Amino acid sequence: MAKPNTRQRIIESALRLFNEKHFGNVTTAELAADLGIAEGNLWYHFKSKRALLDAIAARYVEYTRGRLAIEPGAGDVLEDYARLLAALSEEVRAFRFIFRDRADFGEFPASMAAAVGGIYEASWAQMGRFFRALKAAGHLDIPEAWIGPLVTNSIIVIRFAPELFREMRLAEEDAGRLSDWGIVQHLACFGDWLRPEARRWLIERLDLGAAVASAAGFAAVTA
Amino acid sequence: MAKPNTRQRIIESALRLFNEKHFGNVTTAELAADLGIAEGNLWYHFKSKRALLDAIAARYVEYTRGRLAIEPGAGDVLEDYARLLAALSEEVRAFRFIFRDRADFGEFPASMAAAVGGIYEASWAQMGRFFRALKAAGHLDIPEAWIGPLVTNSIIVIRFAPELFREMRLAEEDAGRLSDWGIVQHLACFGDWLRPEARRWLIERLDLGAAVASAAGFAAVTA
DNA sequence: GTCTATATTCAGATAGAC
DNA sequence: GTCTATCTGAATATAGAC
Repeated sequence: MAKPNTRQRIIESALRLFNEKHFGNVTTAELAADLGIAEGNLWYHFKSKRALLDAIAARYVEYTRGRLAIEPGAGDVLEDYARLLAALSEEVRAFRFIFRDRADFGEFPASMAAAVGGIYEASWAQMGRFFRALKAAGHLDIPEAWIGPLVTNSIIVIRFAPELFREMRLAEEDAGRLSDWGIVQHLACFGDWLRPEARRWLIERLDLGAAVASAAGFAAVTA
Repeated sequence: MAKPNTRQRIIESALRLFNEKHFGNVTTAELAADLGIAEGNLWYHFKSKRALLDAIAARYVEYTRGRLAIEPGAGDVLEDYARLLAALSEEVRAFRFIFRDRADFGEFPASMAAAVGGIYEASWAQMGRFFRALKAAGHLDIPEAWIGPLVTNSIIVIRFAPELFREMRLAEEDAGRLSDWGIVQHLACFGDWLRPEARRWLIERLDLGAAVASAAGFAAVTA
């Protein structure tokens, strides 16, 4: 990109600031200052703060399309699942404010709201397929009836564990590690149903050692 | 209360509106209109919106004191646990915005921030004691090493499940049922470690039938 | 203790020059 | 495409009468 492409820079800067400080606590003046541009320039690229939010949400929808395309394939299912978990961790990290500040900024435009609603359903179905594939491959000894509730809990934990962790520590943690912690915690949803070797393999493959160490009581399980 | 006690009425009305619409989206004008009093009267009772927030947070701290006093006693441990879960459901329902809008309103005053931090630790320890008591009574067949991770997941699910549920349904659900759904979902954290009779007993004791029916795939487990 | 009227502040947005 | 200058509206808060 030889051209500075201010529009993209605005989106990236806004995304970072919204994640750091809450959507409602980032003023357009602050955003312009962060970018080193005039506030008026912001309104040339986005006709309102809301339009900027919608552009970010569109980027989120696009990111999830890639994540939702990850499926258990013919090869190593555990490797496929690791790729899904890595994508989910990144998704929660990069778009944290979208999950967190939803009650603040109200509804997305109709078209996007439908997409977001569809993402929940698709994510739920995707994880169910992975659980069944892991079961078929002998990594996860889960009764069929439990798959649904476990999928729900996994999604809740991956998405919201970072918020609890941040509050418990009071001080601000490294944002990247927060989403990893959600991935580690979600492994606890399975209990002993997930084979210890599979659990250890995922932790090593995803480089979750630091997150495991900070997860209350988790080290004992993985030892 | 023969006296109308406007101060208490303000707290109650604000708590309800904050829970419904997000702290930052409730104006003092709206709050005054909801109460049928003049906006100026608000400032007589609370010198700032922030002071009102602090008063509500103090009430939350007080509520948790009662909930944290619930312990597994000499009698039926399952009944004690049911009481704890009922108190947690009510806590999440009544003070929902405190959990949800935390990133918006920033830090509480130092004294209260310390209390809130202590509440997490105390809640975590409390639930651990309950899990061990349930195990001792033969209701929960959980390995000791898993208790820590399972406590963490239970707290995450009870607190945040309502937010996911609301988003998945898009339309606004009955707020009371949302927190019940978190209680139902947390039962899935245990998998088969919690004896089916104990699970069924808790569901019946806490009148969670409706929440079970709406929890994806949960009915199959409890059948 | 409650009201009405008014002040302050500032975020979000516009207009128009360059 | 970017800037400076300015406007608007709304939300929080104050002053002082009743």
